[in-house]
Amino acid sequence: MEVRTRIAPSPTGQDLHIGNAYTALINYVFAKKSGGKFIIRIEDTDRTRFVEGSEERILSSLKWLGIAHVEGPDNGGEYAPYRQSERLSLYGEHAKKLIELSHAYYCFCTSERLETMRKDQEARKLPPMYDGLCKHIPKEEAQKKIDEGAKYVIRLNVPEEGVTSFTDIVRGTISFENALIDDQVLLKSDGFPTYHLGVVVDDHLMNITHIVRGEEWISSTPKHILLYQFFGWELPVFAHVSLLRNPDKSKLSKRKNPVWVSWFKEQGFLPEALLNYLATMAWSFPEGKDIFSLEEMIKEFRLEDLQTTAPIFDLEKLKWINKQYLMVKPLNMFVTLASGASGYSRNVNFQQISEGTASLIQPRISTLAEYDSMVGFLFKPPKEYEIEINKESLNLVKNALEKCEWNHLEMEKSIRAVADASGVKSKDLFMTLRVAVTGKTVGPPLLESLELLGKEKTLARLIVQ
RNA sequence: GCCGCCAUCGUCUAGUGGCCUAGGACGGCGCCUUCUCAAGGCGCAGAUCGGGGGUUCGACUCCCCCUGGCGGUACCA
Repeated sequence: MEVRTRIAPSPTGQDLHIGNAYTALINYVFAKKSGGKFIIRIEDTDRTRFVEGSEERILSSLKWLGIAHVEGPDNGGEYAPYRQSERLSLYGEHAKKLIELSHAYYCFCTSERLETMRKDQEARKLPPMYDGLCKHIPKEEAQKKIDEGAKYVIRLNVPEEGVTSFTDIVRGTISFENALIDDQVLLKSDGFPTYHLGVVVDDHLMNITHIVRGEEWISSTPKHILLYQFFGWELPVFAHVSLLRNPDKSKLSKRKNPVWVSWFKEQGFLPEALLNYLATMAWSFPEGKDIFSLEEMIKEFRLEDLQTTAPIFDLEKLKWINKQYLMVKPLNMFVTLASGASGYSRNVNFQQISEGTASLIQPRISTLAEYDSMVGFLFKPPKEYEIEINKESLNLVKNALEKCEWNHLEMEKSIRAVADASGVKSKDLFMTLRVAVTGKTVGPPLLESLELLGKEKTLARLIVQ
């Protein structure tokens, strides 16, 4: 049977969440590894949290990452449509079918009643669950109420006894007591399905064979298992991946960390570096290799080897990985990337980038966005100086440079000669020159930079008040 | 509270009963190189494998309990 995996993002955020990118990567790699298909389905059933334009941005971030889907809302496929809001009638039909089978029931409880019920349960230290008030309303009576225009939802009729369990491919068997599983709402009063009905119906109809998703879903999986059983459908394989965390160990959130893929793009991270880093969060390459490509990962990947502990997202290591990728880029490609052609940082001014400047800073930056602060002095004189400039040294350097042929080897010779003659340390002379020209104490190789800056501009900066 | 998942250096991890007085990577520190900063090379510190019981000739590895962290507990996904 052909392997089919999917991610099902909700268009409720400003962009693709890094956590979604992470599960997308695993789903994609596993599908590729198995010669199967990776698809995207948009779960837009919550109208209250819907964000305009979110779907487009999610899709374009996925594309930027290089995670390609063969079926989805933008490119269609044989199981179209791939947007839940366009599949509404399907969920209604399936919910009705469950009612006929008495595996679901109509519920007319108001949200006010549910709220006071929960408060009461909480006060009595009972697990907050639907109390089943509407469970025993005869079908005819319920139908009559509906015909009279009563608002209703459809709830899952969970067996009161027994145990529901499933085998997670990375965690083994997980069991839940039915008595503790809530009679979950399946169809909301607005006619939209909840996540639980939506995923199960669509995953089955779309022939999804492996459900690889975040561990936040473990506790609702028994509801899904029940649904599969009630419909008489074959169970897919489940694999719950660990959640990415903030440094304080809580679930990765936008309040505490950058989470949007677009942020990483703007910061100058390379998609292959981001993917490489994300991969190491979930899985480790044989022999402990740190840097590996998507293709290499696909070759070696096994679902069973997925990590079970939830990792902390560490920007430092991501930066290091990014640097590894940046350093081995051919110079011309590096220039193209750095000049913002691929839409990197918007607040960076990358004019006049040449292979000369690029070669000076390539091993010195870990993200493309650092380019500007590194070579900005080539385009504009410093406004302030990090340390005070020694006038005497400055004059010595100036004199040396004025009558010097403009290439870094000659310049170095003259400066060292002046140092010897005057007794001032050459190190100090170089530092004085650096600060006068760049304003900073750190930067790319000085003399090579000045060669690029030009004699005239350099000398003009050596006149300091 | 209840249910569930998880538990090796600060961080990411290797490790599937003896190869482990626990290996690698990031970060940190030091040295070499050097016009600064990087890069590169070499080295150092850093985990009594959360705690306690078992099982075993032998546990980081298997079982139980505890503790801790996280997740879920919605007409959100």
